[in-house]
Amino acid sequence: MPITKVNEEELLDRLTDVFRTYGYDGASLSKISEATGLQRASLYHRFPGGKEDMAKVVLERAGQWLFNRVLAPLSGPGTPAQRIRNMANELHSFYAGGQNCCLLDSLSFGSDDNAIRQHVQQGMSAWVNELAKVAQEGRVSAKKARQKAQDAISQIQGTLVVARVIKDYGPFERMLAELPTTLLGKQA
Amino acid sequence: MPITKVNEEELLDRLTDVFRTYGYDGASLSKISEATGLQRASLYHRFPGGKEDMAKVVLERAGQWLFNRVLAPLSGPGTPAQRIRNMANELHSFYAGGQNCCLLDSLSFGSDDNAIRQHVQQGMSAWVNELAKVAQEGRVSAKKARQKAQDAISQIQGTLVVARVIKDYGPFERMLAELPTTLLGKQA
DNA sequence: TATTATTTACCGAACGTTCGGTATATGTCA
DNA sequence: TGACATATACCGAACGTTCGGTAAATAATA
Repeated sequence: MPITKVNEEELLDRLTDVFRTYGYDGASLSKISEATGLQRASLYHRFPGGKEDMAKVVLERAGQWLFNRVLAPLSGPGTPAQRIRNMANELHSFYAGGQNCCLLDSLSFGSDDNAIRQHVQQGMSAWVNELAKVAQEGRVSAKKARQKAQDAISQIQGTLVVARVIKDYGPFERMLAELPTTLLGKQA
Repeated sequence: MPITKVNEEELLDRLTDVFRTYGYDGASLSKISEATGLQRASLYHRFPGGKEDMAKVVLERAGQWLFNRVLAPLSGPGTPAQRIRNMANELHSFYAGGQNCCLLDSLSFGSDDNAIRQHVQQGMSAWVNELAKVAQEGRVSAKKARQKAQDAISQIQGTLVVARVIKDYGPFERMLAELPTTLLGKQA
């Protein structure tokens, strides 16, 4: 088998960067080609389904990343507050301190029949459900727990938008520090 | 003067819709033409600067809308909490209960040298400053007031992202109800 | 008539995608 | 081991379509 010009991991990293920065429509094959170092035709060899395929794989991978690194600690040992602080640390590196914007945001624009959008929706829904589990350890109703989970996701997304627009990463940092309170309530 | 096929206000309304939904890159001239009922050349008659011109005008108009309807009540009569509740009501209609996403989000993607992005940044910065003024009426330091303002904007943006992705408008509604607390602290 | 809104027709460039072909690795059988 | 078929990874060039944008002509107001 011939040697690959760029290995799978790095290829997906760069692909992710482009989709994150420019969104689905903004991520042209020219930009993708430049960012990955692969010609258009080579990209079609790796992703027979074309651009849509690329976005799906990128989204799937980010979801696994999130699940393994960010959500996994939530089911681990330690008090709920400790586990949430662990998640906050992972989130910090996941979003590069607020400098990386969220694929769930950038890929959620466009028409409703967009093939990518349902994947985005599933991703965020799964995330909410996972956070709601921990929130419920704070001995609140399922409904309240779900609300807290939604609030946490909202704050993550919101601080990332603010970071991207006005380039101030303070809100993102503060939001991570407040995550235990957000998800569990007053008691830390 | 020949009669206009579509008057300025309605033209800008539809234009705003397209940019909101698809972002700058996703808003192709074909989509814009279809949404407005005007041919490409007609659009260039109305906006000599082309697509970038359209986006600027749309952004400028949204900014004025925000300033006149949403931010103005903040300097009006009544207690700070009352004025913030007024703003929340205006925000509710401004974003159609969470169904309209924010131009500051959709137009903030793309490369850094994007001509639109600095307009977006100025818009959000002005918004933060305005909110910080009210927050400071809660007798807190300028720094704390600015943080509260940023938190409020973050929550607005975040709940709108969540609404767009998973089509749940609960977080947006709850966030509006909590705005007085968010901006002023415990005392309402 | 002068001005203005809109249209048709068109432009070069870029879009996502596909094709034909080359070079490098692996598998296999003599 | 050598020779050859197969599979993989890649590229240059082109596909038809759509992009953002323009020029010339028509229609309608003042």
